[in-house]
Amino acid sequence: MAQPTDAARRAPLSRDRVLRAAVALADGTGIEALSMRRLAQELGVVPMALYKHVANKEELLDGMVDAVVGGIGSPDPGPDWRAAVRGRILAAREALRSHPWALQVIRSRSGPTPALLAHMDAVIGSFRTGGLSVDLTHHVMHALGSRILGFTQEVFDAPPATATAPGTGPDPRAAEQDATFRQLAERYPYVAELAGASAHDDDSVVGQGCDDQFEFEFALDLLLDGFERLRQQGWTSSAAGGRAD
Amino acid sequence: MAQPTDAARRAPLSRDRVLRAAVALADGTGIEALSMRRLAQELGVVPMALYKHVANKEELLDGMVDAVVGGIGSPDPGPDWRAAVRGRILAAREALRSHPWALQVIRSRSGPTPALLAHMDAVIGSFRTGGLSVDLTHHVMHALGSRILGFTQEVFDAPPATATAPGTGPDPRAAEQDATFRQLAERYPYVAELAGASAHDDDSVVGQGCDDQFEFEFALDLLLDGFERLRQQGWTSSAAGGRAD
DNA sequence: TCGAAAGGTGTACGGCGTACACCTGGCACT
DNA sequence: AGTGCCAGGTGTACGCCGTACACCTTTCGA
Repeated sequence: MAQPTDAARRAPLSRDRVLRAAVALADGTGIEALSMRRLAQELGVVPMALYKHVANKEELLDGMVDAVVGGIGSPDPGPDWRAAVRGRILAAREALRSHPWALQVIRSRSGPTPALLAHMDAVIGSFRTGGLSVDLTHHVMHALGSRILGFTQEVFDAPPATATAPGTGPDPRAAEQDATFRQLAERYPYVAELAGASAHDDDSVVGQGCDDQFEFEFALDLLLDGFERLRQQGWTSSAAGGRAD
Repeated sequence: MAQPTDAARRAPLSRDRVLRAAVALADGTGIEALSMRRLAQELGVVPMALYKHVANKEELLDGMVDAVVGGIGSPDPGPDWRAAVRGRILAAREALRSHPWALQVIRSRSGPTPALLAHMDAVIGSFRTGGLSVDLTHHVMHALGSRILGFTQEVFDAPPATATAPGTGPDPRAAEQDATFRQLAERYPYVAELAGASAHDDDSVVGQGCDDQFEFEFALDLLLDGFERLRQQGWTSSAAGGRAD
């Protein structure tokens, strides 16, 4: 009853603790069972207490994604771009495998979170330093598509969740957008390079400049070409690993 | 007020009308704004009336997906498997483009709907009659992955929504499952062929027999190989269409 | 004529996200 | 030492959701 030992009054909560508890809850009971009320209960707290640490459920989900994606870690680049990309993507896969809800959440959210952007930037960087042109890298990213995590397609379609208050006209925001873009370009240079290249004839910040249909067919043909090559070689899965010839 | 002209008492509702209204509503206001209440209101009806035509919201969503996917239509097979698959997949893409919510719904539901199975069966059929082995076709389907619509990965993970009541042991259901499987095999022979091949050492009905990691790396390497080939060729998008060589 | 469906209605319940007013304990500053 | 601020936890309440259940009406075949 004395004040000190009474400290069983539970650790004082924090954005980080909330996020970790949310991840654990989603891991344990599935993402659809994750409600603010349930999460609060898990933390021994009244639901509204959570809102002192996350703005709303959407932000909670974003935070959870970032917590998972942030733990991907980067295997050292090395000279071989192919190995670097391969390693990074498989690392991402590994990070997401233990949190099956993450992919679904990423897809359902509109924009990429910072950790997601960082991951993309690293992959794009591997392609660029490996000698692929900006042009080719752009299409290659589209071709990888959800393979890189499950979000590439959408990433270029929506700006990364800048707090654009509605109501005012679209015009006076241009300068502000430009500033945030420059900031973003500093942090994620390769992302910016690609975004800039595909936005040449478009005034929006991260252009709609890419032709969805083209990207889709680019990737589709790449795969179909690969399939045909395998067929010609009489490929079998038991002989896989070493490409014949 | 007489009985005949009083027929403004609205068309008598039907599963089909409900489904069509739901699709229209989702198209117009987005899938997240589609609620049973809102849909009922749109139809000039009390919410519970819908439940006379669909079992619940999940079945409504399935029905909507089937309505969209069912309208894909099959361009004639032709001798060239590559063109056939390409045409079919692009047709699917076209069908889904005007219903952006469909992909998301398909991914969020657990099992494939009949129309989905039919589409898959057609694509698999093109590969098989084109000369790809069952083995290769299997991996190729995984490689196409979400490219074929957005669902291939999950399709083999869960049985297609058979009403498996919980509570009883897993044993006495075997015969019943076998029957439904045979029925399914008749309707979707190519799907069955693949399912059978990848389930050789597994007693579940549609086996967990495939190695996710292998499938993932198969597709990834296929793409990376393609990227490298393009890099070597100095590929540019402006010269695309005719593969340089 | 009648009884049984089939189909639309009304009410109600439990759960959700969250707005808003409130309390409270510890800390900075006088 | 006193005081006022404020970060952080609380309680209540609102409007939405899906849907169980009992009810009423219309229609139609026997």
